[in-house]
Amino acid sequence: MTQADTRGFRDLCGRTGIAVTHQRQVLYEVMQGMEGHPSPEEVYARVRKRIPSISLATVYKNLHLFIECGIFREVSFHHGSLRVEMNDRPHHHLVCTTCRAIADVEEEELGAVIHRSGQTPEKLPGGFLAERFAIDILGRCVACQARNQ
Amino acid sequence: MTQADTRGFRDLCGRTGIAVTHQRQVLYEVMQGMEGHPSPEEVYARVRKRIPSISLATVYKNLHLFIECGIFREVSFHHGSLRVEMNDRPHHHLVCTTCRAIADVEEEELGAVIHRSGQTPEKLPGGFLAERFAIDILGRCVACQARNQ
DNA sequence: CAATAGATGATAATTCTTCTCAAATAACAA
DNA sequence: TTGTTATTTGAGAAGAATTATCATCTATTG
Repeated sequence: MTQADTRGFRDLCGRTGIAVTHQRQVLYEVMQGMEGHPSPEEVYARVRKRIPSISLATVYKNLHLFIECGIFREVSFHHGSLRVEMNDRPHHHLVCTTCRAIADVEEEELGAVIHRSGQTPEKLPGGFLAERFAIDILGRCVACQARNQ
Repeated sequence: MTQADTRGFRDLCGRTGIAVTHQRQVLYEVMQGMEGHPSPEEVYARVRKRIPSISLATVYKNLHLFIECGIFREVSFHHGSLRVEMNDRPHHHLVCTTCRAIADVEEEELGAVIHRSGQTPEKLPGGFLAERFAIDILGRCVACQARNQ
């Protein structure tokens, strides 16, 4: 870790108003060096190489903190549990990043159109065979706006 | 439940190759009558009014079965656990519906463009305040195609 | 109607996440 | 620095969500 990196993290904490702790700093650095979409356990395994005594609870707490502060992002903003939908008309989802409520929007109501070269299914980079699109519009529902949360 | 409904469900089972059981039929009917994105517990609560002895395990098994058969759809096809991403460039996700692997696609690489009236944040139907879009391309990754799963 | 493949119900087990709280550490003012 | 206060940490218990197990029961098929 260079002096510049340390400075960067301290500045980041200053801006977001969180305390600079050793665990937090190492977590941040380790995560910056990871690719893809790691789970808390994967992050924990990596950080333990540098701080063997770190607790999994600390990892969870700081992941949430980093997400709240906008330092990193959560991949799926949906409910933590299985959700099923019966609506078979083409639609997408309004997902509230505060209360996680999900509402449907009809495709035309959304006022957004996806333009693609061909028709699904089609091959995408890496040979991925696309079957359908799902669009989430992330933001804040009226209730949470009113609550000013 | 009308005769037509019963007929419809029997046909559906015939086509998808699953057995017609009382529990399955009631589950199907109850779910058809539900709106939004119910959780297994919510479905369970409703079905228990008609079959008080039904088991939560049966609800779970049949939800998965209905999803597999394409009768209903799962709202979020992501991993069951928290995932974080550090990639801060504009990108979207290729989500494999078989193994649930998630890969990034750069926005331009996707060959899809979202056309909207204004700039985010903007107000959508219902007063929802949109902050950003997340697009999932659902399909099958190369590995799962090769495995012919 | 009998044989059998598949489904169900009850509950144990597992996985993932959050909570609790005493001890340790950081921030701040003097 | 040094003391005071607020925050964070670590360890494990607790909780929530989901899956596994298996004996019993039911649907399917001929």
